[in-house]
Amino acid sequence: MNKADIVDVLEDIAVLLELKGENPFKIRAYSGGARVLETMEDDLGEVIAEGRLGSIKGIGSALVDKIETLHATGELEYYTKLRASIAPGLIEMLDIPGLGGKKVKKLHDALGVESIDALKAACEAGEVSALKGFGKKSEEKILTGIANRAAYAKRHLWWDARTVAEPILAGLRDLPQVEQAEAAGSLRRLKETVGDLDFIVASSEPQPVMDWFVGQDSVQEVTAHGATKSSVRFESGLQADLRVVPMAQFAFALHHFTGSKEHNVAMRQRALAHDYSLSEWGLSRKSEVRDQKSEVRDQKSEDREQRAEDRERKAEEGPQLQSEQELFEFLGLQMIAPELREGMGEVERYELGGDSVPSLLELSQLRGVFHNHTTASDGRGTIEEMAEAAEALGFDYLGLADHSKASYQANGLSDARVLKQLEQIRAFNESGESKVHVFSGIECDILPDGSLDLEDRTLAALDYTVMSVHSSFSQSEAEMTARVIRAIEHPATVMLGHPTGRILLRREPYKIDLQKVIDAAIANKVIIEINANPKRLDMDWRLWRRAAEKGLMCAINPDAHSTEGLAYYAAGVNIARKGGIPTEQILNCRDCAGVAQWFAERR
DNA sequence: GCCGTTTTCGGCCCGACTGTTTTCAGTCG
Repeated sequence: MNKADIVDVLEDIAVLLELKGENPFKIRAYSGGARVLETMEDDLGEVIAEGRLGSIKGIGSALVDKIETLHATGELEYYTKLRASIAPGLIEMLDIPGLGGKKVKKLHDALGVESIDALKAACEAGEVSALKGFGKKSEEKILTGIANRAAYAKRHLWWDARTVAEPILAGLRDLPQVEQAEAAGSLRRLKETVGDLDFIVASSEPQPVMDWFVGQDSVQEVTAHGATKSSVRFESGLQADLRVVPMAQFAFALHHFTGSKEHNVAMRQRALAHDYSLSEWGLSRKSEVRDQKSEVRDQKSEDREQRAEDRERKAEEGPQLQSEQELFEFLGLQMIAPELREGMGEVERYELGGDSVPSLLELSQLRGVFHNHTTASDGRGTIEEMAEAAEALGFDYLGLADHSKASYQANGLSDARVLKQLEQIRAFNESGESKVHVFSGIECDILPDGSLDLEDRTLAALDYTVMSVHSSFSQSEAEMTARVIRAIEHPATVMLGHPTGRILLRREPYKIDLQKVIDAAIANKVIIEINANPKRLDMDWRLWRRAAEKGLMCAINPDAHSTEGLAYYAAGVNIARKGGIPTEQILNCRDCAGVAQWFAERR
């Protein structure tokens, strides 16, 4: 069994244990182990062969046994038995807001409910509200959750979520009581998809801010409305949370709610090592926190005002920090950009005085983009229109790469049509009508056997090529990997397009061993693109840091099918930043002559 | 189940909000 499948099994075990009402720390050990394995960059087979698995932090002896068994045999008796002991319908119930492992277990134990349908019937019969620990409101909430579960569980493309978030952020900043406002969460971390929106506001008058937030026209349901936190749901099912804190706590709250969860755990552990406890309210001495905790246990009737006072006292005792940068520095770290806070070793990498970390790509560093379509295949803009749009974006050059003939549905170009378009591009460049230089390319299909869709001499006549898979997605991993590597080894290949073919939230990536593909690309001096279409963002950011360290070159390619589509390059920049790709390894950062030289040397 | 320069046992990141309680458990992030 491969690494990704083992990760899935460990995550599944964590969910099943939750439904069994197991020790939460045991559950965390499994999900933590899954995460460690997922982000491990070494080859799992090698790690096991060298006996190094147990020395990895977060993987103890029990997990070593289970991972090794799964790797060797693809089966695990512990998992098989565990799964057989729990009705599959219970797992689905966890998607209903307000239901966690314990409540689902209770519903199952007390009412024998084993499916969403049965749960719905039990609610309608009033059986749920009669249960201890549940009431009328719980019952109604479950019914609403069931009715809307498709919409509630849905994630959203970063690009779309940003469109919703921007006017809300602007509205918050316009309020007179608001001193500072930011979006946090996965939106701020530039994740490819976003589950919900988080806003952090600094204000000494929270009430009017909260009232404005829950009163927006687009709000369909208010799911929480407290002193420091409110949550709303929009018609689309998208949820948004707002936290209002005093200015002194803003940096801490912004950091906390930007996450990720894993990054926060690493930061808190680091704070503890410095004898501080870190929370969204600030930093306080560890010893003092212990005292306060015992105090809190003594004063059972502590109310909201008391809590607020406690927070203020705590904040006064800890260091006063004005920004996230100061927080990182206080803990001996360089500033970690939000998009890097994924708990993938960044806290260790950004130690002050440690190895230097690459500076992140800026939008303004891009001199042009490759892989765009025109009316010759399935694009909506002509050569002239696309060049004009590129010029408006401040680019020096534009790469055009229409589909090849095997992409029949996209009106792909035959050899003759490619050569005709090449003449048109030459004439356009020679006309001097645009400051933008157009590079002639093609997005050539990689056929199922790994051969290319156009003749060698056609490919050789162009400035550059992008090779992509558009058919036979269901090949085995071995077949697909061999197919793509064969294309990479072809001397005409300059770039590999969208290497997994995934469509976010809609189509799974095809099975392919990307580590082998990356190694082949490096060996053959082939660039792998970041397809910047917000629905693709392929190759994934999680793979880029390691690949770039090994020497892989990158191109940010909007895959624009219209003049407006060129703007997608910004989403590609997000991914390059998340992947920490050094600018020297991004072809778009070179000037026109530098790009021409790369193409010439490659061909 | 994991981990260790106070520890091989006893902790494990921290806090807000809700709903159902009448002092707190569960969920969520």
